[in-house]
Amino acid sequence: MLCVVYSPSDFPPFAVTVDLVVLTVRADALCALLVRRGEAPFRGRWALPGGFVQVTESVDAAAARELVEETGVSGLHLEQLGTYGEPRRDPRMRVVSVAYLALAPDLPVPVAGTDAAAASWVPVAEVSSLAFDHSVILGDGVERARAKLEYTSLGTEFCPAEFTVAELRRVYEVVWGVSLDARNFHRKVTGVEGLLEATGRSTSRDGGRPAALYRRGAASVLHPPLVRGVGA
Amino acid sequence: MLCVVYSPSDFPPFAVTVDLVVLTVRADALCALLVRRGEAPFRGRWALPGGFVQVTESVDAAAARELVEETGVSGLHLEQLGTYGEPRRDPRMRVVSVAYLALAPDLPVPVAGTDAAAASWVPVAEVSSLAFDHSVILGDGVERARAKLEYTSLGTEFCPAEFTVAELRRVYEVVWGVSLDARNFHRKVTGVEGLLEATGRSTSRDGGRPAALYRRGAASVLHPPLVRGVGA
DNA sequence: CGGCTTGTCGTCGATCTGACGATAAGCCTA
DNA sequence: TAGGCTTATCGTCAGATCGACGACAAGCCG
Repeated sequence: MLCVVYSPSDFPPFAVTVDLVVLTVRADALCALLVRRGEAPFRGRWALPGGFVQVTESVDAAAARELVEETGVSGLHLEQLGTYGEPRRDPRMRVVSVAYLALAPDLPVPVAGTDAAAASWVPVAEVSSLAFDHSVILGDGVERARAKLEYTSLGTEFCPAEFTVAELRRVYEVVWGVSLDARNFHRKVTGVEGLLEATGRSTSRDGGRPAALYRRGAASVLHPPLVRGVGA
Repeated sequence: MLCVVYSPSDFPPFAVTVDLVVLTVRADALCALLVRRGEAPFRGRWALPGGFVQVTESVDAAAARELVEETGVSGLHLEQLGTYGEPRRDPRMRVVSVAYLALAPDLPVPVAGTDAAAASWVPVAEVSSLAFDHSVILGDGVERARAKLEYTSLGTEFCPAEFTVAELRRVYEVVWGVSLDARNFHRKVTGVEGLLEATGRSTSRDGGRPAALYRRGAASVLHPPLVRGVGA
């Protein structure tokens, strides 16, 4: 149907890319997946993984494809974070970038993609200036993750398939940067309908008394929300 | 700096547009600003206002510009809703559209823009199939507005500069489609720090006992949130 | 076996919530 | 002008929830 010709002034040419903010919790720190750029511009600088949207795929599909290409993992929660379209954000040409947020459990160290010199998990607290406007995008992604932990079950996305209440609590503590009362957290989290699903098994991988193992439940919105209160 | 030439397969050409979900509360109904398309495709069908992003402006600026062009009002709250990029969402060519959400007080009937046959406020409950994927976008916008009313002060954006507690309550009732207890709502809303700012004046435009007039306060996030509970 | 670690259950007072009674303060009509 | 209607605002009360924290359970390690 691409048959009608329009004036170029009505349809200025844009390139559309996707950028991925992939977060995980490892070694008691909130980490982002970053790649070191192998090409100009910003060669050698850290950047968010991402790439161009192809003409035949949807923007969402492009994000999922890039995520698999960069992390080797599929099936992660992936949501749109926002679109960044300042005229000069890419020095080469007019590029509009759609950013996505993904939360991952502690994955093995990622493999560098085709056009990246290196890929690794970097604690967000240690991230300095990234290529393009990626520092802004990363900041928005972290803030979105913090906010959504409060009223959705997204925290479980940071955990492996089976996890203990304490592991989930550490996710909240790391992402929010607070310390939470273990007993109140346990009461609250096990009291939310549909958030956790007991497996019947338990583990003592954290030392101390064995803890019950849970799976993610069906609930996605939390009523009432876990409030980001002060801890002990 | 648009000096480097790249392969067209790496930079497929896209058109980028903005679409606006402009909501208001009038006559006890949640209404959206719609335009009747004056040109193909979808000529004669209702659609969201919007237009093409120019090369020299940012995407956010394009949204603000279109909002002024379509409503004649500036200074409204405007936030990104999401980006819609299915390959065939526009039959003419590959178009990626960035949708924005704006909340407006009860404005005068809008004037039709240059390329629209008509513009008017339509109750969202009566909206049938819109052009392109605009029905989906409108639905997402309404859902976003509903959700944000719960934990932000966004409800006041639907009200004029000075408003009564009852007017704000009616916004919540209309947007959520529930009925709220006037006394509890009053207690809660006046108890939230920074949400309302007393003007000292009062009005009896709603009949009955005169009500105090308030201005929007500085608070934007509500702690604790107004929960979307059941009413009477 | 006794100490250490971590997990889980319970208690308690402060706070918040929703349901609803009571009163205030305007307008309208007779 | 009084009584009735409307809407606004304040108060009360029982139940739910919250954070602080005590108590105990159940593993490991020496």
